[in-house]
Amino acid sequence: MAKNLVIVESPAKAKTIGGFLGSDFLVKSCFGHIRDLSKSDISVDVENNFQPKYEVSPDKKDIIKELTKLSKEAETVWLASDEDREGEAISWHLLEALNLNQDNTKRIVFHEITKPAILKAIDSPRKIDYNLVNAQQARRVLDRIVGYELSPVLWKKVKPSLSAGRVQSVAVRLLVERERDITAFSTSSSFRVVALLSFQHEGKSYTLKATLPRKIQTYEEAETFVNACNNANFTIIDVEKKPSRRTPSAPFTTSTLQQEASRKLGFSVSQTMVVAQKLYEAGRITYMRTDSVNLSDTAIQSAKNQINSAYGERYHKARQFTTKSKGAQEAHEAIRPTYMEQTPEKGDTQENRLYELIWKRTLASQMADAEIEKTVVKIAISGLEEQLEALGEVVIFDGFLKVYSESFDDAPEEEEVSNLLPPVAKGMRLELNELTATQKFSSPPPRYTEAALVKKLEELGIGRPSTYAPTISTIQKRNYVVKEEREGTPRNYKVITLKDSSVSDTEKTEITGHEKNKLFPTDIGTVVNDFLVENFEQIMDYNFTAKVEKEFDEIAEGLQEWTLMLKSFYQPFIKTVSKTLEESERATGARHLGVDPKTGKNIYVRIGRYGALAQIGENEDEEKKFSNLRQGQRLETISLEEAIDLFKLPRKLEMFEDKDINIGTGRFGPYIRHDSKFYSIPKDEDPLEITTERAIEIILAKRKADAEKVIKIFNETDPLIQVLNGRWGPYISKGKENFKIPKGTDPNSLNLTDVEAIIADDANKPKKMVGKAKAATAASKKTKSKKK
DNA sequence: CAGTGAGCGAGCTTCCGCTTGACTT
Repeated sequence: MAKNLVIVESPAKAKTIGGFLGSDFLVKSCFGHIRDLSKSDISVDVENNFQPKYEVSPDKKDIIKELTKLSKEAETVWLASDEDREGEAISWHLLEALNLNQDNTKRIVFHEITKPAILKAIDSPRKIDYNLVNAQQARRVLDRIVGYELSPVLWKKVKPSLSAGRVQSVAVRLLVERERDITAFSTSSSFRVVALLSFQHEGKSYTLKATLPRKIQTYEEAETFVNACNNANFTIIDVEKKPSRRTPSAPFTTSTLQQEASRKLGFSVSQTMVVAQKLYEAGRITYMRTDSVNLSDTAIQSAKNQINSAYGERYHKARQFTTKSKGAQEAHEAIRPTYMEQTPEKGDTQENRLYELIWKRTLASQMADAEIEKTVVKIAISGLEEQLEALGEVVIFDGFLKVYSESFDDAPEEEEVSNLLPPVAKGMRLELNELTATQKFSSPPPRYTEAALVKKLEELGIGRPSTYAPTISTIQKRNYVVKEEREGTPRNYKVITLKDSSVSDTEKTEITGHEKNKLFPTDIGTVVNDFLVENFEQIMDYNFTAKVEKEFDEIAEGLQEWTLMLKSFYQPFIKTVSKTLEESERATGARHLGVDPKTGKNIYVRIGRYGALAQIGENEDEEKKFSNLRQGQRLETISLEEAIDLFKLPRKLEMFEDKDINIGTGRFGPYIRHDSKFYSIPKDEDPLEITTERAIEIILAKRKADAEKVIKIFNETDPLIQVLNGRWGPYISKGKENFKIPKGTDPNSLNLTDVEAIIADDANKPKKMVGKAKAATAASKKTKSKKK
């Protein structure tokens, strides 16, 4: 039986610390918070000083039972939860829930998991800091009040099951407002001049790319400029060299790791956290939910050794970074490899790729600045005042760039700086190969990726490292936001080219506005946001969290009483809630688009029971017509013409084989229905334009494909086994399951034994969790919690 | 691979922040 029981939050941490302390210490984990407000109702007695009603969380019952038993047997209990507001509260909840004795309970803290840090902590225990605990209670209760008062308002005024909260609602607001900025953006264009110039040097020929620093506003002006360059002389009049330096970024926090993993590896924020968790559990990296850029002394030392032996001392520079982010609590270290000596492993797994990113970033943070020489070459054009410029950048000493270079969201579209300039000198005459003036359009502000939204939230001090990924999932789960790819649209641009002393003019096409893995607000997200902004401006203010955080800090310092803080928030807030419930209209996002030319009635769009709809006629009218909006159409941007088009379907064509042909649009897009069978209309065809002849063609083509679908049927089996021709070639179908045919096998030659062998072989392969299986797990969990 | 869109009223939904597994047939 151990004399000492140490309780930490994470089991992986418990294992490590257990190794540092002797056999007199038993180290266990409590798995984070162990008590919380009950989920079933608000569980805060607002009449009685905001007394919270805590209960042991259902999934923590067993661990509390075990910890209670162990604590009874121990001489001393050491509460070693994290050194921040939430951690302090966890210690206090443990004290209460385990019924610990104040006399033999000690509170210790450390923010790095090293043996000296732990031993030092054991040497200097303290008492629980009740001011800090109260700051956490204020945080918890305020979030509960906001969430559990606002959400029911939405159920009544917008739609059941919606949610609102201090963090999620502001996250959605950012997306809604960005979307409006994009819609309102009016693009302008200008012309960018690029010249390719060549010269001879010691018998070799070189090419230099130069640009006009100014952008030319109009087409006419650009044409004049290009013409003026025709037959002009180009001379280098200045070569200026400027030294510059680049400094490595700080080691990773949760937020910067999510951003870089998104940019460099294409991970979603939750994917990053799952992979990082695995690395952490395997002991390969430090804790992955942190807002600190701090590195322990041992980490700095081992990075130094690594750099010196691999690259030489010139590449090393010890650095300690300081956190700039708002509201950081710094209970942990930065995210870094546990052992810098463990160099990245070969193999293209997600874990190896993320580990390599962390390893390189950490190492680079302890490396020397990169020294860069920038060169600006100025080129005069005879007969013109303006000069061309060629920019070059040469890395004189690579320093940290040897291992790591950070990516940025707003990186320039085209590389305007060539790495290495050819050997140029003042006075050189250059030959013009080609000069172009290309029309460039200004771009609207970018849509957020998941990681960019995390970055923004962190800047505003909203949310915590442990909640960034869940918040992003929540707003998608509520369907306030969708992450998707959207196709761009073609756009023409002009190019004026000067070549071989002649000027020509061409029009080219580019695709603009193509988006991939970007967050888009939905109609319901927009309606909810507008409703909340109108009625609860205080909560929706981007500075709300920062303001209450300041008060939480005052509570933590003992300068303010937590229940008084809550009272001054609650009284006006609850008045606004009841006022909104009594006075505000249902929010439907209704817009009046105009008048239907056919009927003369008004056309509206709004949110209905099943999503966005268009409506002809008033709500009170007996005869009104409805239609769903199509995929990609939004309440806010749909035009009258588009809405009118919606009512042109379904339409009836002529009869074929004595049956009607109907054109409609369903969940999967436009379709042809004939004899109660469905035929989808190809993407590039307009369902309003489809003729009877074309419809019959599509029907016959589908029949033919279906007829050729079956290659073989084995009638003697149950369920039926077939070899079929599918969209991606031949495959085997057994009941509802499908199986691949191994490459190089002729599907016509397969007999029943072959096919059964393929099916049996597939069963031996490790099964991946796919969409349906996951959904099933989630559903069963839900049923379980409902029963309770 | 549709068409629903209103209202009655049962019972339900909901927050943020800590931490990881998961009753198996």
